[in-house]
Amino acid sequence: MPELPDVETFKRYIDSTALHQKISGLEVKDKQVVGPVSFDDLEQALAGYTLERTRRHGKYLFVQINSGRWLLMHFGMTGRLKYFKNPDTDPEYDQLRINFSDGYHLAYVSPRKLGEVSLVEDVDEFLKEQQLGPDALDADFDWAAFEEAFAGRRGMLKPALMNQHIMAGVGNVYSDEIMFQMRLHPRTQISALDSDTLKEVYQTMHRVLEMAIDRQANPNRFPDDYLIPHREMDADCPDCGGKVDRVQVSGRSAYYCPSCQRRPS
DNA sequence: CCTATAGCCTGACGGC
DNA sequence: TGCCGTCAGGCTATAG
Repeated sequence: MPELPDVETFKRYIDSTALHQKISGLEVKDKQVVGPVSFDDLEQALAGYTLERTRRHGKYLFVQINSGRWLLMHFGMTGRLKYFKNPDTDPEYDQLRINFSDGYHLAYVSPRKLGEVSLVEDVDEFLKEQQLGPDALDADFDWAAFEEAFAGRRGMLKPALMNQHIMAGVGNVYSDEIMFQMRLHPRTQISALDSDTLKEVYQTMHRVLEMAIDRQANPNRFPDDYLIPHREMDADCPDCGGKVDRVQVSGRSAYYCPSCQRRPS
């Protein structure tokens, strides 16, 4: 779930639910998702305070506490958020729960526990330490910046789109969609693309990510000509009616249509 | 620099 | 039903 459009959707979810309410406490089911800070540190940083605003960079979500510090959330492969009041609707696999004085709860749900909840003092400093690239949708990350980051690189386009040090936010699923929209084979080398094509990649990336945010990252609402709702073995290609196939690209499964996305010669 | 591999964790699903 | 293999939307460390 959690690539840029999903995390942006989580951000808006928090914006519309959990801000400006006093936090009464914190509960954990599994401390593994907390860190590198301790649970006690996290609870002390939150209890009695309020959440004031959110900021997203790539797949990271930051929520500012009214002390000035930031709650960091990363969702791994399976993380999500759920805001609820009735304990009966307590979601399964909620590893961490923030309780509010008005009786509501914000759950960080993560079945595979590959995500992380932590604290940071300074977001920009954190991004620098992590050596994260610019957010894929940042206004400053325009075509010129994209070209600078990608043109002339060796290697394949898809792994580069997913490389968070080059650009933050795109993962396996949305890189597949960008490749499909461009009708490029998943193993296409960057060196095989001319400048105009690379510019189309940039524009396609914007179109795909913005569309997904607009539809709350819910594939059921995606346009008919998108691959993502058909992204499984032997599904029908939304364009040619061929069958979707899978290849390994830098250790991940890339789904694509072999007849629409020809292997470069 | 770039790629492949393994590992972190655990659940869902299909086949027998 | 139970067991087993495969797969899974992230990221890091390591080796070639």
